[in-house]
Amino acid sequence: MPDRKLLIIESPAKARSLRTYLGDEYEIMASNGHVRDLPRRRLAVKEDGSFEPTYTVLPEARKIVARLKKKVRGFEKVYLAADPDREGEAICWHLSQLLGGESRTFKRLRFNAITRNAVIKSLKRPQGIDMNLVDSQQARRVMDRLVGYKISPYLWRTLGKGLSAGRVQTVALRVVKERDDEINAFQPHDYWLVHANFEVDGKKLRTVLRRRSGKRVDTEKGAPSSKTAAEKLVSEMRQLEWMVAKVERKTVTKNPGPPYITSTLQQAAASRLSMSPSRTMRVAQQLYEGVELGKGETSGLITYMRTDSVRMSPSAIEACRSYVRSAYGSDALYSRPRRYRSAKSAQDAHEAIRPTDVSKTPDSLGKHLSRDQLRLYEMVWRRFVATQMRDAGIRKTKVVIRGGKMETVCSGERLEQPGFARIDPKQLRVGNPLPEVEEGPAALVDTEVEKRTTRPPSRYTEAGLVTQMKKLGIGRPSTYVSIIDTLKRRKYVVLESRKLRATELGGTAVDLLVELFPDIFDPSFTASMEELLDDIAGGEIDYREALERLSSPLSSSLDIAMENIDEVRKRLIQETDERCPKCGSPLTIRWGKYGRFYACSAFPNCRYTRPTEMDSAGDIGDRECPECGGRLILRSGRYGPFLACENTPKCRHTESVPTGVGCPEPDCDGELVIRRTRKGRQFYSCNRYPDCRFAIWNPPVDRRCPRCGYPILEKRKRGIYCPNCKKKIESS
DNA sequence: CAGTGAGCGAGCTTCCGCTTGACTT
Repeated sequence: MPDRKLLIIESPAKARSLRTYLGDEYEIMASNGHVRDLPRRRLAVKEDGSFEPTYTVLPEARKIVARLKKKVRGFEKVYLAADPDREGEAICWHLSQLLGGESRTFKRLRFNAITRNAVIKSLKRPQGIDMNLVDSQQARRVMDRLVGYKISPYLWRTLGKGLSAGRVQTVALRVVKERDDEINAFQPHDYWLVHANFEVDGKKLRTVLRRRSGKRVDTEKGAPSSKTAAEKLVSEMRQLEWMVAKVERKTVTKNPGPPYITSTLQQAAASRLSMSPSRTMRVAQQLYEGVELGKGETSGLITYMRTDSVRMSPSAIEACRSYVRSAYGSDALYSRPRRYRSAKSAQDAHEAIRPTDVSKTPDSLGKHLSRDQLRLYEMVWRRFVATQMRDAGIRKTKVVIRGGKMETVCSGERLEQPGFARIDPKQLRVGNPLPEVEEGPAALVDTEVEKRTTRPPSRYTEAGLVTQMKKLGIGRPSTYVSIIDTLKRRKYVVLESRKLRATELGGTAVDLLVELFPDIFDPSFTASMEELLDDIAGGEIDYREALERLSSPLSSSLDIAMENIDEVRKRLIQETDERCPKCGSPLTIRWGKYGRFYACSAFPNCRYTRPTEMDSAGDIGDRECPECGGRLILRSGRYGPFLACENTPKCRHTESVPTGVGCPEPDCDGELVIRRTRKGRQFYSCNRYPDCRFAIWNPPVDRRCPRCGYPILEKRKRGIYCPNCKKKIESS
């Protein structure tokens, strides 16, 4: 066969597409990502100031490399077509190093869309490997290795074996821990809002008192902080003559949001579909690889799901516009093609996440997709179609009613122009409408005071943490899930009701690391590293000098940390007031491989140990072991917290964590306890199971309806409602 | 809707970023 050419690309799915574009003269193979890396077992970076790395073929890539080596013999020309970014350039370089031969030449192809045109165009202008870009990847790789492999051993020597630290994971952990700290430091306070109901021209308006003598009285800070103060305002209001002073009407236009990228897809799937990021990525991968659509035809339904770019190819935009035109009419279409710009941190190797063929509507695919596939596809499809539709218009009305020096307001919203909300209504929030009123006299009908309590910020969901990581510029679309997974595996964090909480171990580790390596575990470190990497890519600084600059704060902090290691170790052993019950020496709390434990300070002469109680898992009160009369303590087990007798292992009695709420079942004197399903989801049931089978999903609230006295047990998403008479007790 | 729950005191652990493996007797 004359002059056949070999083309290597990262992903097998892309290789399949290329085969349909290019003729028989091209042999196309996939590398499956990186093929060579630093070895796992040792640093493999020279410490003589050269930062010279030593690479090995990745164990999982050995087979592929062997096949490529065999295949490449028959070819003189090899095209390397990994993604057009830093990592892709490095993959190409590693491949050329591994596959190089005397007369063999390597050409670099760059295209950032897998379309026939883009590929053929790139083949007309083959390029060389950009060594500056390769060096910038190597610097990134080596810096991550140095941070991880220099600092992790410090944790082994002070806190526990097998622990880890890293440029990304430790900052992510820091984000989680700082939120926990905020929550713990939070001091709630009560404040009261004053509502006033007016009648204007026969129409009813519910308003809130906003100002008195020009000062806001409807904010957490400005509102009265006692009921009597609020009632004083009310009695003042009763004395006044009220007028509708102002009716403001305006229309605000809303643009449709950009198409999804990895982080926003995960966030939306979490809040709309209750899908975890890892499940979202798994399902997205299935849609990307393609599903059987009958007749043996399979096709990829969405573009690549690991991307940080909101770019959409012109042809996709055009297809979308003609779809909107034919499905909804020209009126529904935005006046010109709408594009979105990516943040400058984006590496832009891939497009946004969008359907590959917009004419494949969710309805038409229903039969061929699983429930999750369909729900995710529909989300992606709607968001994409919406980008080429008209803006939505919301008519906003604000009514200001004044009396003396007081001012109350109410506002209403109405969807005037649905625009893109026709196809993706969940992007838009529209409030309730108001009756049409004009300026003129208003009659104060009645008032109410509403007690509110300030609330601490909430913990991050996994998707929320990903969003925050993206904001800080740490981690990449391909690693968001695995970073969180690492934090879980190390027991640095746990999921509680789908929210991330730092464990005692995680909190201790990150506090220590931030104290000892303040420059490294700050989001600004990654930001300045990225700048330097760009400089390497631009040829303004060389590999060695950049690494010298990046690693100098690491080595100086490391020196200081090592000098103080004895002091640090001592600090991690907590003194107690207790004496060892065996030998009378002072008792301490130390870190072991299962967390903290009580240990005698006279070790190894005295080997007394005892488990510690769990921190912060709620108040369980003083409870007695029904078998031996000992005290029950809260411990953390494989499946979460549980109660165990203090006399373990002598007494092996255990119980589920109680809630303090009695079982509502008539003639049952049981108590509701926290349990878990096989899949790990929490629920609440009677501790007399299986004698009593009462169970609910949401945390029990133990209140009675003030109207009918019926017991209310669950707080639902939309607030607390009486299950008997449906009275609203509290809004969420 | 519904597993468990002892002992920790030393022996090899760890990073981030690409990508999906599978066949041979």
